[in-house]
Amino acid sequence: MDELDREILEILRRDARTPYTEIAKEVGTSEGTIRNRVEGMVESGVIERFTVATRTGNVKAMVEITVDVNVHTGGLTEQMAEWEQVDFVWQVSGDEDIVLVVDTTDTRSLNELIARAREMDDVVSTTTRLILDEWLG
Amino acid sequence: MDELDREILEILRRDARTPYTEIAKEVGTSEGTIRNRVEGMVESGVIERFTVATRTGNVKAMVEITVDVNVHTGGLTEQMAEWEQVDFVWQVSGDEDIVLVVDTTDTRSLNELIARAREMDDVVSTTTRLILDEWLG
DNA sequence: TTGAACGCTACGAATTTCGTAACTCAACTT
DNA sequence: AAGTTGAGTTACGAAATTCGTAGCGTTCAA
Repeated sequence: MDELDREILEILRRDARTPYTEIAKEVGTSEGTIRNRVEGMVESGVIERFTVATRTGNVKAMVEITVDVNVHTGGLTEQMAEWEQVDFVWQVSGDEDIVLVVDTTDTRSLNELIARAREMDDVVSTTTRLILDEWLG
Repeated sequence: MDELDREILEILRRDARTPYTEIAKEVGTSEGTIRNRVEGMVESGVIERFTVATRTGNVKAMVEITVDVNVHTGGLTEQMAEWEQVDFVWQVSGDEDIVLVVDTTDTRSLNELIARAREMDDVVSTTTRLILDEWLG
């Protein structure tokens, strides 16, 4: 993870379909080098995934979850990451312990997801905040 | 946005580099159709961006921001989206008004960002939560 | 029935990615 | 000092993907 890697990441973050040849031109090296670097970052886990950011007109929300003290959240979080509508699962500091970022087709489906979370044994409470609008950095 | 579009999005969300030809095979249509659909979704804004999810060892955090009542947040949010370390800016319901999702190289740089937010006229208070761990859906 | 609009398919051309071999340079060994 | 190793970079032809575009089929309205 040197400066070149960071430059490449910055370009990919804005547009992950930028061809290696064009990235190479932009940062002043060759296609092969970019390819090696990107493959290396995928290999090492620095790049977790190539993905799309969407604005489907769906209902997006943050669901903040509090769990029992002394519960190991590892199992919970991995389970929640499997749920259909979940984009991110974050373990966070602060009053709540887990934040889900979800993208659902409608409020009914959001409600079902919340219900599912509340049914889990170690979940003490949930707070939901609708994401009313979104900008990308 | 029909069922086919949703299937395509689901595949792209898992791996945005899946070739059109392969998506076509998976959903049972042709490369051209996939291309048309994807281009259409980019055009219409359903797909906002092709991007990479990273795990750089950086400090990630949610910065929750409260602004003065009756302030139109539009200008604020767009300005914040321009800041280097900001991945998302969300306008949300609930106690706070704006949530920034940020990815910084270290806590010092996170602190600078928070300071910058607090200096803005309409910002009343900020609460920061570190993202300790992250899973992708 | 006709014609227009729309989405899907087909196919050759352009572009990108991929596999691989050679090269460079710094660090380490003898 | 000369030789060796290894990571990173460059170069180039082959394979795969994307792109431009023309044609086909279906639906809907006149």
